[in-house]
Amino acid sequence: MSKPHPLKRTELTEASNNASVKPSIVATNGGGSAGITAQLRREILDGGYGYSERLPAERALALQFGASRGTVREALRRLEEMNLVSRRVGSGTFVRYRGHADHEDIAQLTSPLELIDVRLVVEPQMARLAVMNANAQDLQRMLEALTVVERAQDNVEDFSRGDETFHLALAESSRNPLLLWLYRHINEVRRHTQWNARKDKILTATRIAEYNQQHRELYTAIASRDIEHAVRAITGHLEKARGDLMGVE
Amino acid sequence: MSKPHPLKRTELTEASNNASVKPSIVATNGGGSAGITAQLRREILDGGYGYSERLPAERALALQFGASRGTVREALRRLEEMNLVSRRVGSGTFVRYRGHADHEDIAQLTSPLELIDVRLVVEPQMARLAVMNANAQDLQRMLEALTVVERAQDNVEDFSRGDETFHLALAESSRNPLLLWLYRHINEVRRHTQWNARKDKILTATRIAEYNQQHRELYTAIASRDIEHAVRAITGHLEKARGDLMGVE
DNA sequence: ATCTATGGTACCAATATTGGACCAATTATT
DNA sequence: AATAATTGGTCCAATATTGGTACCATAGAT
Repeated sequence: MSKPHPLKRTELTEASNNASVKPSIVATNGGGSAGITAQLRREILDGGYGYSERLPAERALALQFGASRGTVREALRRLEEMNLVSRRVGSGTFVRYRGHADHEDIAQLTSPLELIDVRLVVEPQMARLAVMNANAQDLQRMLEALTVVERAQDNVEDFSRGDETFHLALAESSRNPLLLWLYRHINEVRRHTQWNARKDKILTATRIAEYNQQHRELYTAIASRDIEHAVRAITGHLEKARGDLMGVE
Repeated sequence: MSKPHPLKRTELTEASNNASVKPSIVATNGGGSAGITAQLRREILDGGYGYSERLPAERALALQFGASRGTVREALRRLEEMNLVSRRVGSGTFVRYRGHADHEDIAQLTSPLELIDVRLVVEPQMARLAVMNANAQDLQRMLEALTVVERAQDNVEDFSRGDETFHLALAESSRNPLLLWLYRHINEVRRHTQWNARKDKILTATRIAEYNQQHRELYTAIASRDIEHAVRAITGHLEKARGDLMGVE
């Protein structure tokens, strides 16, 4: 086999092989389990291992550090106590420390309600700008997205994708690159947020029909360059979504 | 259960191993599907693969990493979950990660006026939430930033930095992680925008004094939990900035 | 002498990987 | 237009790896 198998065959000696792995740092310190804890802690905190990355297996670490598996386990137990790693039998040891918050992490920290609150601020402005700035091509794109989403009356996934496309088309129509850029980010978060778990409960056929009606109303308002109407439509749309979200537990 | 063997097609072994191909990158991490995920993720995020570029086929990746196809598929499944790639049957796996239409790029496309327009949408909401959610520590941070910026009456650079800190403190006080995250991004863009070129013309001593007065008014409103007042203050502040911006050519 | 940390070994149950085959969609070739 | 090659999607059973645990021996410190 071409793969550098860390271990050879069945567990004959629990730990015995020609380590092709070289320890990045070798026992420059106390060397006990405390020293191993310190080294691993340092590497994790310095970002050597990213969030949810897997550490080498205990048996591999034992080789790297020239210690027994028990000692390594003691070190890992401490790291687990510090909430830096979590361990799963059969799977491995994984980093549980978030260095910098980014796309996925922020989604973890954001509740669906907070997300809607932010959209409730951003999207009306998008609608306002779209009325003023949208060109024929923008309207065309919105219309296409609209027909797609209207065709997905009974499929939650299809509607979800279509809805996303429609709102993105709205963002593009604002012709404000920064606003579009922001909305793309918001959309990323939306994809990862816990809302997806409740999606099936919220998106009943009735609600989908109502949402689509509001979509069309919004499009009509923008196409006829009616600012007041457009803002009212998008605001109503999101407030209804907000209400539906709170009504379901 | 045994399967009927109708006939062998060209697909003899689906994965002709024996490859003896040394993986270009060896065991820098835990190995396994988790390790493959981490490596590919790094490569994509670091721009090793451009947007919509095609990754090697699963069977090829399996050879490269010295793993089975199933393992590679598991890694790709994770990347797909992170919205970093998308896969199409018969076609391949493609990068779906916008190479961070980076702050600098988006700043190039954004005029100072467009920037203010976006801030005019986001910041009043921040103020509103700050009135409701700010705790003692938040108010303390805002106050500190306020005193700093008030001390910089005659230095454009100092005022600029202080102003940034104050508005960031406001964003933190909103206690909405998504909103804070968004504002951090907006702030990054603001740093790179062309506004910096005109800064010296706009930020006269008189205007700095006026801005600081508005800053204090905003802080007072938030500290006394007056939503209407706070929103009026931040809105007036930004609209004045908008006017000043347009008045200078 | 007793306690503590470590090293070593063996086994377990949970999980992951493997290697194979076949499928359906897509692309390239003839 | 027909055919061949390539690609991701899926299923399966055998096997390998992984953290969890128990037990014992040795060395050093108290």
